[in-house]
Amino acid sequence: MYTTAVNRIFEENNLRKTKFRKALLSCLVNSRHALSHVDFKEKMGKGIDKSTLYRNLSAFEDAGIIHKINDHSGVAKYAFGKVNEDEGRHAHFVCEKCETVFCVENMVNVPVDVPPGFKTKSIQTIITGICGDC
Amino acid sequence: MYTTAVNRIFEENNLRKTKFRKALLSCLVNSRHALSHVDFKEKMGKGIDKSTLYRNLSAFEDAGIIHKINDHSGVAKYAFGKVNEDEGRHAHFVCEKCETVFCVENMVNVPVDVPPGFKTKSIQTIITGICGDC
DNA sequence: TTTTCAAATGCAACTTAGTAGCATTTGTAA
DNA sequence: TTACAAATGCTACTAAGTTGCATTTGAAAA
Repeated sequence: MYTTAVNRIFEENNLRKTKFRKALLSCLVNSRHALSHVDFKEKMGKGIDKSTLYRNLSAFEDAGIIHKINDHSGVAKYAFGKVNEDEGRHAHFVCEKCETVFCVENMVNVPVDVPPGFKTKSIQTIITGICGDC
Repeated sequence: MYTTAVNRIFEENNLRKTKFRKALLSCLVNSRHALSHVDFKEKMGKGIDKSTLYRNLSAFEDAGIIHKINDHSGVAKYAFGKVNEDEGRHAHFVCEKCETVFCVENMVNVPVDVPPGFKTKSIQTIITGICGDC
């Protein structure tokens, strides 16, 4: 994806274009799988500030640009795209071996029979298995 | 559930019956929703040792007595029952307001169309919404 | 172009979930 | 009742994520 596309995302969401944000969003846009803070350090340089990182990840998430995934590892991972947009049609695949998290589209989720009085707003699915690289 | 039932679970899984384990498993068995380490402190007493807590939760999980749930909060929660047993038929409902996690049975999950080369082993679903108490 | 100022960065210090090592205690099988 | 592995409960640690604040920077207005 080109710089212009990343810039347009910032404009559409009223986010100031900073060096850090451009680098961060580029990482997310260009990654096949979800990224943890360790992954961001590898891609953006060890020296990046973690406060700035987490603050921007939260900002992107609030804006609906990215979404957060909490798998069994306990470490949060982030991926490009708003998960609620395609509610129930988006799943996350966690590889048992390499622990990589991939987004899986075209998930078919049958409406869930929640207990009486409960109101469903969104559905997230985590699939565990072995990925194509392992 | 009676003490005898809890004891039988330990026997079936070759786990030694200790005071701590009985208290811990009783908590899990008697709870309508999934418990975090903070919840265990509230139920078992502030003074409980967290090493022992986590070690036993892992042991129970390994034995398939309980399962771990990682929701958006980032704090692990635990619930009675083996999740893989009823693979795809078990979901977790996270309340947006009170953040309580409930297990939802009878979930119907349609097999997912994962990318070629990927092998699905288990499916976990997290439903977000408003619970019956809120 | 320069000024202005809120917003973003980067640093240090902190909080909290979860882990590891090790001496002491306890469950259970002999 | 003894013996010993396994479990407990300390302390100390690691690592994820947050907060406060002084400094810097983006962009809108002059």
